[in-house]
Amino acid sequence: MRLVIARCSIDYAGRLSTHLPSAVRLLIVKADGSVLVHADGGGYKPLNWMSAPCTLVEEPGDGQRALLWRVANRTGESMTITVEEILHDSDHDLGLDPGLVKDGVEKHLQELLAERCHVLGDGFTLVRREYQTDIGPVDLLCRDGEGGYVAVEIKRRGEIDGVEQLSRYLQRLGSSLGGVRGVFAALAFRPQAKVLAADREIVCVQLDYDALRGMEPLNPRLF
Amino acid sequence: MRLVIARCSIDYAGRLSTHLPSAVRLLIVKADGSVLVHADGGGYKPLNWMSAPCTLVEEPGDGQRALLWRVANRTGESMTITVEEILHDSDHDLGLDPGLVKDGVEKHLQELLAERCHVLGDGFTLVRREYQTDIGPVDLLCRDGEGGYVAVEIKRRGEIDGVEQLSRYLQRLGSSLGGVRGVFAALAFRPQAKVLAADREIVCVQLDYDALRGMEPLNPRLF
DNA sequence: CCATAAATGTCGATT
DNA sequence: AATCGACGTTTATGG
Repeated sequence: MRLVIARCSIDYAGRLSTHLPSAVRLLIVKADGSVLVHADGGGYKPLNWMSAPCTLVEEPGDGQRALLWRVANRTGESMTITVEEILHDSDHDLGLDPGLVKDGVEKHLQELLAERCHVLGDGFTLVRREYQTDIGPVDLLCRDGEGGYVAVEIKRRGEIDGVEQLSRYLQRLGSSLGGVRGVFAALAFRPQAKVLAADREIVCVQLDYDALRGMEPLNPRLF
Repeated sequence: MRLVIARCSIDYAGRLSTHLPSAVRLLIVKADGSVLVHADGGGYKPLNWMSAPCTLVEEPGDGQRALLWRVANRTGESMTITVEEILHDSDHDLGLDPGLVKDGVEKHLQELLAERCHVLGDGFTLVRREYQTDIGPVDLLCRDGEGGYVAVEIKRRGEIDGVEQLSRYLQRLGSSLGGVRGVFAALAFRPQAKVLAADREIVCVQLDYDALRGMEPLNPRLF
């Protein structure tokens, strides 16, 4: 990894066109060839970047003209860094990163609810996780206390997209299973998602992550 | 901006929990207090980060114990960096960045089409750009050759979300304007978006950006 | 490779 | 603060 602090201006042309006027910035050249341009603030997103695979060609400055870094990829995107002054330049051997271990996302919620689907409604029992339809898998397919089918969509955050997604599943399943209710389960809901769900007769169930984890599974695997 | 190359392990707890085993990484501390952790590859997204506003407290190591960086924000998210070995540590004064100048996105398409809406259909004339409804603005409201209303949704990429969005507008407008057709305009379409649009009797119009720009406006402003 | 859905999404505008 | 839509979304995952 090469770290350069430089006064530079930058032009990007690709999915859109951007220009960065001259200023002092951090330029990162990673081992895989990718280039990041960071300012001294403004979140984790670089001002400009080019992801690997890409090529970096340095055109040396001749005293008069500034140094040019031409970064490009195969799809025709290009980033040109006009380097006017280099204030720092260092190289570092980092080695491979073992990578990030994540915990606690939507899949985990699905696992927990699959074995505790009674929290979604009285007498609910699980038919299948990831019930396949030709427009994608339904998170959970259950039966309610009266034996009717229920399609369950699970999200960390309940937003309008989730209601639309579940609506499509319900329309799709309704014809094959003969009437399916919808339950939208999430840790938190946007108000508009609740409104749309109510409009579509979809029940919203707010989940409590800690309570779910502390709860004994009621549909235990018997082996 | 402080740049540190260090062997470290990192734990984040907040919207989810993550752990990074010990490895050599780049730690960036920006002037606004934000902290980024980068590996030597893998796109522009840091392995871990904490955006401003946040606080960084360094607990000095006592020879035995490693140095601890505790980064936290007001919403209770925390990132703990266990610094085992510092290989590089430098500080740089970058100053304020003048910021990015962007050009050429969806808004530009909307501007072009507003004055060339005949490319969307025979005899189309513009009623209004950003026609307001209580669920959001319709990109373009037009009339077709027979005087019927047409709601136009414009995207760079035509995907299923755009069809859903336009569908909501059509349902909303249908009651007030008495029957509105839908046109979905984009530079490119996903196959499934086309299928869903056809299902909803929405016409998909594929745009040619270069051709649009080269075309004379047919609804010129008369001043 | 295309397609979909998730993301610590982020970011900006607007209410 | 909440919400909505765009993003050079990026990223992971499955066909």
